[in-house]
Amino acid sequence: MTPEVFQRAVFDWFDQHGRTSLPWQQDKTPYRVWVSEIMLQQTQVATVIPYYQRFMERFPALQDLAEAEQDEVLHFWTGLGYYSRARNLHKAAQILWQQHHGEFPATVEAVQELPGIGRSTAGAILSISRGVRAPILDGNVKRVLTRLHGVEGWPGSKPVEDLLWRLADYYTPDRRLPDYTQVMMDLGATLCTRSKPACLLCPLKDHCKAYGMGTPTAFPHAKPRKTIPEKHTYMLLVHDRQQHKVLLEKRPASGIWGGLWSLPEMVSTEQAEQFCASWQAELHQQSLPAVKHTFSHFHLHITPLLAQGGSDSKLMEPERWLWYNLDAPESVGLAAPVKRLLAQLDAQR
DNA sequence: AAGCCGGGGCT
DNA sequence: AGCCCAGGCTT
Repeated sequence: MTPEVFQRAVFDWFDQHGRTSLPWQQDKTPYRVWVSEIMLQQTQVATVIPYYQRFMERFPALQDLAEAEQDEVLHFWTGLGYYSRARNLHKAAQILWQQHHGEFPATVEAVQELPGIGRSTAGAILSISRGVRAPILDGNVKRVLTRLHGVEGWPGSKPVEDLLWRLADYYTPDRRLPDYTQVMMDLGATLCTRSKPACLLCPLKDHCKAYGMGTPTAFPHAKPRKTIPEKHTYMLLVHDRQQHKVLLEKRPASGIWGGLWSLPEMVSTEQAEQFCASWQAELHQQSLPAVKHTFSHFHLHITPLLAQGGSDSKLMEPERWLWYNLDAPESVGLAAPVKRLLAQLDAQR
């Protein structure tokens, strides 16, 4: 997709649907845009708005902020989180006031020298308030670009981030910079959202790789987990009195092991006791060795619990419960660790 | 490259 | 109950 086609598509969309009423979009001075960009770091628009209004009422101009006590600046930040943002904002205001005659530097490199301002925030400030041609790469833009190009890998890693910066720069126009920066954030915030993106309304859908693949939410790829989480569960092995059959429960159609047959899962031994009581079965002291099963995203530790009894004739929903005959097994789908547990049980009975 | 900062919204 | 959000700084 050429930059010209890209820009025409997003500008046309911006002219009809872009946001223009946010508080920091009125009177877009470098100071007002700067404060908004800092507050919006890792913080959603709806959360920021009341903080921004109170802050700007108290510190309407750079000088007011530069001359304030840090305590008072932090007071107006209370509840927003990431308080180093407020300390850096205050410090940078003093630097600008004392060393730059109260003016923002003209280049991204120079603005980036200020504490709390990285490349993306510097680009946003200068492009929105002064029309400087500078790309941004925040969470919104990362989402739009990774989907548009089907970018593999985690955007936090160096090589992927470098690629995204190149793409961001490639598409950046040299006119209408304030609108352009705004529309990139608007697309990510209102259409190209993390979940349930409104692809049918997107001006880029005809060129979007992720949309073409039918899996827009597969991008951006999630951060790879070094240590995947550990989860625990109990699985009940309820024998009938003749020890021929074991009670199985069908999994919900969606989710882990969707539609497969599994052993009844219990979150606690207390729940297992209650369950056995309702099936007129008795929990055994003896058990089987624990089983560890690894998924792509977590380890599952399964503690088997043995029980005997159970009312074979009990009225039950046949689509949910099954007395699985170990001597004449039905042809049904079994979750892998369930199959292992059944084999262990079969071997020891 | 990975950890840290933080409160709130979403699933 | 995690995961993510208009990121940047430190180690």
